[in-house]
Amino acid sequence: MNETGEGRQISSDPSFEELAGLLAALERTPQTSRKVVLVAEFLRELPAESLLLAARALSGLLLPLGSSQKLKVGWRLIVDSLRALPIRQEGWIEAYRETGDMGSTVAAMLEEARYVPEPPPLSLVEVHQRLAEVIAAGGKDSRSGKRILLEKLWRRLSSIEIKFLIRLFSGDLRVGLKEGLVEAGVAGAFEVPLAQVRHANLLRSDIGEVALMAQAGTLAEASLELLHPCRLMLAELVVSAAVPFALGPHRFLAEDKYDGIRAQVHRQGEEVRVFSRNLEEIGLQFPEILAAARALPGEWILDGEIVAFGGEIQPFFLLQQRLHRVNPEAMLIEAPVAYFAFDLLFQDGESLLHLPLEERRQRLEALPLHHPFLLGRQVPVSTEEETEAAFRSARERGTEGLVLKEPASPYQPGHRGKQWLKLKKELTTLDCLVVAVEWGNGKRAGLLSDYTFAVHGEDGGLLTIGKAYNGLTDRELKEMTAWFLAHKTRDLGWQLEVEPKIVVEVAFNSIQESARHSSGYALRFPRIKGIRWEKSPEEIDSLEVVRRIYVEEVKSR
DNA sequence: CATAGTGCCTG
DNA sequence: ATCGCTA
DNA sequence: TAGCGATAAGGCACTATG
Repeated sequence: MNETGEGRQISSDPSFEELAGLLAALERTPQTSRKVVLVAEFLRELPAESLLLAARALSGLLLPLGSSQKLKVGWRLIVDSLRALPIRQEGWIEAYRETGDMGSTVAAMLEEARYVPEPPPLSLVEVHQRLAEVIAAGGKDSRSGKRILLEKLWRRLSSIEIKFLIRLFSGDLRVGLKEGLVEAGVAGAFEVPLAQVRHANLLRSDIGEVALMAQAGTLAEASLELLHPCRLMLAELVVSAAVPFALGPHRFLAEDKYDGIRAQVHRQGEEVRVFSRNLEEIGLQFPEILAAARALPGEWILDGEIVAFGGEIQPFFLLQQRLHRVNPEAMLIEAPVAYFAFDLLFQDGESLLHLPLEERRQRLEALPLHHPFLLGRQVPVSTEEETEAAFRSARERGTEGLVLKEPASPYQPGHRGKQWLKLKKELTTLDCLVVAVEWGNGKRAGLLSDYTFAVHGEDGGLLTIGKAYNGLTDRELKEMTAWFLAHKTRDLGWQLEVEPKIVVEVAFNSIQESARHSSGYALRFPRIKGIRWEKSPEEIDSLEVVRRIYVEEVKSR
């Protein structure tokens, strides 16, 4: 490789082994600055097609972000196809539990068997072509079709290549580098400003394409384009209405925070596209939005939220029934939706991103929106008291709370910062008992990191109500792991049943009915606020409390 | 016909 | 969403 | 302290499979 950067030499397509070697080096290197240099050196010498694929792969992507193509290979198919290799067939689960990573586990077993792949090595481009075949294998017998293709592919790859390809399948490279540092690598490789790379990527949303633009010297041409998704601007969480005014008086625009699916709607003539937060195209799920967008005049990009709505705002779980349907028309009546527009990013050939929010809002309000397109609610607030009043009325409308926005702020795609502040409902909490725990993955290998918890039933028995994996620090997890191991009542391999002694305070967003847990309810987004050492198992909350919260939840809608 | 596997959405 | 590491 | 990476559940719909 070219350490000095003296002249740019484009070499031939790299082998997949070279990419795997880079990933291994990245995994060993903790310094982000060093990682960026390694990536830059690698990318600098690649021909176009390999550059496109490598930039995506280093970001953990086998396909561009939001691609409608899907690999449809999960861990079952990976494991089944790997069993065709001449390696140990038993003890996989135990080995996996130690590393917490399927890629490392398989690589270790291959090395143990002194596995040698069939030559010659595959290039990155060739591996990608083979994955295209896996994607294309659909319809009847797709499972065995995909399995056979994978078996053939594995036989051509070395242990280190297999290790990282497995990780790419899961979308998680776990080498301490994601898209953000790949952007820096692209900037370093082609000696262009990082800000320019970042800007281009926020607008284009494909790091592979952006790397090609950097190589070709056309980054400056990147712009917001109709029918092409750009990243969404995000809000920072504030814990109370006092925080935004802590430094003195200030004026914000307070918008309702809708509980639905964030969506960017593009209209160019008859062509309408709707993109989700992850840039997936979701328009087909919402034909009434497509039709209504077509009926509106002009060319534009809206930012807003799709919400279950039948005259008033409905809870999120109604919306869930609209998703992933082959025949979305069937649900138009049962689960109607509205689109609350709160921003206008592009209008009639002109990007509005740089305009202050107030001006974008004026233009948005001038659009002749009509149902299911509605204008997101916005009121100005200047004090903590006004904000609290606005918050209460937002909650009464069935929203999650408010987003406070800086009136003069431009729209910064992909940015989460102080220009937008979200203020949400103080969460209810329940005291529950931990009844089972599970082993963690990845860097949580060897830690019991996932707790199943229960409340008291009417007869005094324990009824599970949810599972949570966050809220404790690594240190607490470690201490609790030792405790649970010493107090397990049954070992189910991946899961341990434990003595019901540990009381945890669990925060959650809402309760819904569920067949998954024995209580008949499930908490939405549960997280552990802390361990209640001072509480005894008898003091936990009961099913009756859960029911009361549930009824209030439903009544308030 | 039941269910395992998969992907996608939210926080 | 949260925690923890790096700069 | 900002930025970034790593972790990971529950619910739903749908398809392939035994």
